[in-house]
Amino acid sequence: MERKCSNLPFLILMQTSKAIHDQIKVEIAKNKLGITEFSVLEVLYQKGKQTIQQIGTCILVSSGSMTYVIDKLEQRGLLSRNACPDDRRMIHVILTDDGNKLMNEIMPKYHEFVDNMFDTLTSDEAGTLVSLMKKVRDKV
Amino acid sequence: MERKCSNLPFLILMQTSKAIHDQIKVEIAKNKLGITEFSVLEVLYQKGKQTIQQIGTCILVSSGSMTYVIDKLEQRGLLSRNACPDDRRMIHVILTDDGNKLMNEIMPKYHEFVDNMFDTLTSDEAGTLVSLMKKVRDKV
DNA sequence: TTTAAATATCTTGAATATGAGATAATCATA
DNA sequence: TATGATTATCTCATATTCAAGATATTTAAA
Repeated sequence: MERKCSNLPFLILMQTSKAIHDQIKVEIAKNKLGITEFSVLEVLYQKGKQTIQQIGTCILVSSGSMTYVIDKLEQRGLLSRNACPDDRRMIHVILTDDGNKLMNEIMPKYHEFVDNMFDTLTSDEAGTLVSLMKKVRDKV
Repeated sequence: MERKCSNLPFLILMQTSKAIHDQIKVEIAKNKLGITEFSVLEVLYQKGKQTIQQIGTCILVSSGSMTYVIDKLEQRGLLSRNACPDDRRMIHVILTDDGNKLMNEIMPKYHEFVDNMFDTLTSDEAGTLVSLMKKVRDKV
């Protein structure tokens, strides 16, 4: 993931994102969830009923991985698959009561955790960081 | 990896790093290498002889993964394991002539590729981006 | 209607990553 | 010199991810 490299912005960007990713992984693991699993639950929690396709597009995960992760979350009783009557190719996914309950517990702590990671920046600095990264992101 | 989130710096940072990571993955795959494989070769190319431990620490990969990736690169004849006479727990790894030749071809193109991703930023902007990200990285 | 193309999901196999535990060597110190 | 702790590597089981192909459905066109 990380490499020594003559390009400093590149190096620091990759180091920073990995550090953040690793921290979040640890935080989320406390709830016996992987990051992808948590991402699926988060989308459903925020948006309600979604197709597998929609979730996968949203969190940038392939259909093969989606099947795998939805399977596991369904087995744990955190979400359920529901056939869509309009278009039987699609499957709607929704949180179960257990899933909702779990997310109600997790999300406040999670948001606080993420905010804490960036609270070393002033509001101005955060804005600058965002605009500079967007320039890079949109070019790549 | 990516999630909708109320924290904008977090969201953009993770999106940007993933976009870059994906691009590099594609670029490196042209040489029939994974990112971890490439990272190992890069460390050896820059630093010469290294122990497996040193390489793993440098590229932030576990010992289990190191054994696997060194195995594959050794099978392809790009590097070789050499027992260390001073401390027989350690194994020195060096690039073979084939490995060196390959890296001589790859590295100039790779550096150009990385530089291109960031050349939308002025020198000042790059400096600002680096210092802001360092603040976040060092806090996390 | 029939066919072809596009779409949505699932299945399978390969690549990659980790952690736990095994093995073996070295180091520290009593 | 013992012996206990640490270190380096490897092995093994498990987990995650993706790509390619299979299946089934819908849509569009002939």
